[in-house]
Amino acid sequence: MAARQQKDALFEAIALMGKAFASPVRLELLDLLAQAPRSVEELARASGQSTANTSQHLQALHAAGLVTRAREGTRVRYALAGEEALRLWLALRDTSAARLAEVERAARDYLGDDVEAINRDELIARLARGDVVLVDVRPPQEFAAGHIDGARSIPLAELEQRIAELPPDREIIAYCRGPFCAYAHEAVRVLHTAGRAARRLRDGMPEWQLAENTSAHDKAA
Amino acid sequence: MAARQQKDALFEAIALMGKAFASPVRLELLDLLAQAPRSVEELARASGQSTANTSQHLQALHAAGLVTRAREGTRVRYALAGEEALRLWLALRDTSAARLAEVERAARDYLGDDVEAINRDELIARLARGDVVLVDVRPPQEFAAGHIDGARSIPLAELEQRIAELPPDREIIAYCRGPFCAYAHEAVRVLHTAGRAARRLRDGMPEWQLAENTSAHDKAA
DNA sequence: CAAGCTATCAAGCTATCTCTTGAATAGTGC
DNA sequence: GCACTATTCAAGAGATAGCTTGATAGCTTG
Repeated sequence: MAARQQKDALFEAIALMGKAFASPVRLELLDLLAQAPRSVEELARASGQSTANTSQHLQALHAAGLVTRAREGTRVRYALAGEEALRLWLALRDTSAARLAEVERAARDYLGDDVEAINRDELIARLARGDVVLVDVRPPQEFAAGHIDGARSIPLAELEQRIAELPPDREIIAYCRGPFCAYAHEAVRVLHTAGRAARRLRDGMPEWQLAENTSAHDKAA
Repeated sequence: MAARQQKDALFEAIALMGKAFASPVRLELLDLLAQAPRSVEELARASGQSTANTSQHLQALHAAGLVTRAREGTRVRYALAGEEALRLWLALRDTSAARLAEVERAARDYLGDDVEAINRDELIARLARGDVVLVDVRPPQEFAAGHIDGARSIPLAELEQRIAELPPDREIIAYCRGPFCAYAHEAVRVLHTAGRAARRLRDGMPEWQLAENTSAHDKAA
């Protein structure tokens, strides 16, 4: 009976996807793709890797079924392969943060002093009351690829110059790529320095969209 | 600014957990631990690895925060580290099955001819009507470590001898470790050969318990 | 079809991972 | 303390993964 061999083959095949999560470079690529599809070169620049190396890692992710690729003229556009891939990456990220002290520590080091956050439900309530201004501080192309309804785009790099655009009498809520992205933290610090009332949204764009899909699905069911 | 280095350190730390999922042996250990806590030796026997090698992989899983260890006299008992670890493993398994043709193929090869399955909701309804008999065909110690309410334990190896114990007028529902475990498939084949009406539950014990916890949580919220 | 750009391939060097083997350690029972 | 068992440690051989470099292939533009 070849049952043992067949079982081994099954775990071997699953491990192909598992291996995709075993490299920090690939995790960063997944994290970037969670915001917006990108070309190899853009990903290489954003992740600080050589083009060739980035290409190789992207091929590994593609073989693992986690990203899709599409030729677009002279470049190749990679994107996350569906909501499942996003869910898996976020689950790994959150579970590692919950269970590994080292992740927690590294996150604190990177994010700097903690900044007050509000959660999804509170933001929805405040938006309904017209109480707050929601600002997306990510790079413009990520905003273009998808953003929270009602947000306005002010990339972090331009925030200091453009503070005057924001109504002085309302609290400002900044959000960015996710709970482990430093942009929103930094944005709130900049706003506080300018004497504005500001907090950050705990979720980033991907978490927000997932929650949206999930609750829509719940309603349908 | 050391932001790049700090970001790298963060992804590096998350990858520590990712690496845990990169080896077929470790995945099989996780799969076994999802059923019941076990000692190193039991795990080594069940997975077909040497004790030393099993111990090393378990230490890797422990460093990744996915399993807990506890001395029990002369042996060491390893267990999955909470529901989070289980969720992550099941998510990886299911996503890989959905997105990688190779996993699907390997699963079909291992499980053999498909056998009709029923889902959670249907089983709950049928159990309420007293319409069916639910049989847990896993090894006894896994049944002891946790089973679906109302199930009776008949390990697959004993099923053929013990068919007479089962009421002849009711349909039999067999379940085992999960959708990729061959026991329930095999049990249904045995029962059919004996002329009994039988189907398998699509979920295994871990999936069932997760669903239970989730719906309990939903009610609470 | 030649030039220019993006992405991939191929080869090679290192570092890391996996499994084996044999020794060491921790706990139990006498 | 001694024998016994379960687990871990330590070292090493072989395979695999990660990154670099230089060459190659696919598109677009003139």
